[in-house]
Amino acid sequence: MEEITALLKQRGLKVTPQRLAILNFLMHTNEHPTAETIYKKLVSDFPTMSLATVYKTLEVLKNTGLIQELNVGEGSFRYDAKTTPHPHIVCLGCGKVEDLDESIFKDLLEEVKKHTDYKVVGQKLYFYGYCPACQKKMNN
Amino acid sequence: MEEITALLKQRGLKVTPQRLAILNFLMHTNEHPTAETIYKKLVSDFPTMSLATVYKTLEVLKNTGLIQELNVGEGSFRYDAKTTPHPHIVCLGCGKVEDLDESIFKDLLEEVKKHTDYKVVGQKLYFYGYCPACQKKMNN
DNA sequence: CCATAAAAAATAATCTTTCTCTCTTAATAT
DNA sequence: ATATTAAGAGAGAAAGATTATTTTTTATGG
Repeated sequence: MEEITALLKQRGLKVTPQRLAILNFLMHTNEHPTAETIYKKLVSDFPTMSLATVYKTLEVLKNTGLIQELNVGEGSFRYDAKTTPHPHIVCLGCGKVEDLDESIFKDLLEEVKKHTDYKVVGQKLYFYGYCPACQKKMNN
Repeated sequence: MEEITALLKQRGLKVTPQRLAILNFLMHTNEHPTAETIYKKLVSDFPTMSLATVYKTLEVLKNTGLIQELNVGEGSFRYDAKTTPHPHIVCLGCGKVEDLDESIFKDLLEEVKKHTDYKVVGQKLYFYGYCPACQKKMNN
């Protein structure tokens, strides 16, 4: 928890149990949870915490660059403590979201800049498919 | 409107004025509108139409492959009658969404397949930046 | 034309996210 | 340690987007 405290302080944010818990959870999971999921995981340890607090905390963390927001095309956002821009792959069977190696698109931004007059500053790449487990299920 | 009628009939859909209007609008715009935008454009010509009808029609059109749904990371979905998978670029200044040439990523799917056990079936690529007009605004 | 199955309209409901207001607490300097 | 104060948490309402439900209307094939 020490590093997490330091991360918050560096950005001039108050260190509160809720923030520590949310950021800690995001940094130690790779499941790209929604606000709802985070809330459900933490509410047993922090019974007074409300969903609104989760949302507000996520917004603060996002604005200071500690987390990033994903939108894979569901109704809701997902959150990721790995803030380097990297592609994601979404399982259409079970809804799981996983990271892909970012080397896949290393010169993609350059390509885009060549084809457009926009000043390009970021990208989001999502791939869709079926994970090994779901492929197996479909064959049975 | 003849081709549009044919498109609907091919898919066994009833041809109604609302469907024709919505699909026609999507096929002749490149602005990637939201359901709300579509509704506002059409409600003057179809005063009895409700937003719910727009949503239901969009769902039908999406399910039959006549349109695709985009999610560039706002609160709401956008719709596009160009159904081939192609990348989009979003202006962070004015919110405009434009198409990019799909040749940019022609071998990207192959790359992804090499790096994952997933059975990959689709992708969504979004780039973010500032359009020429917004760049100019920022320099003033 | 008519029957009927599908679609539209109207409205309510739901789900996600944001806002507002009040109370509490962390951080800092005494 | 304690007081100060400004930021954050909590609660609940509200807003915004989407979906569901029920009734009415309409398109289409016979």
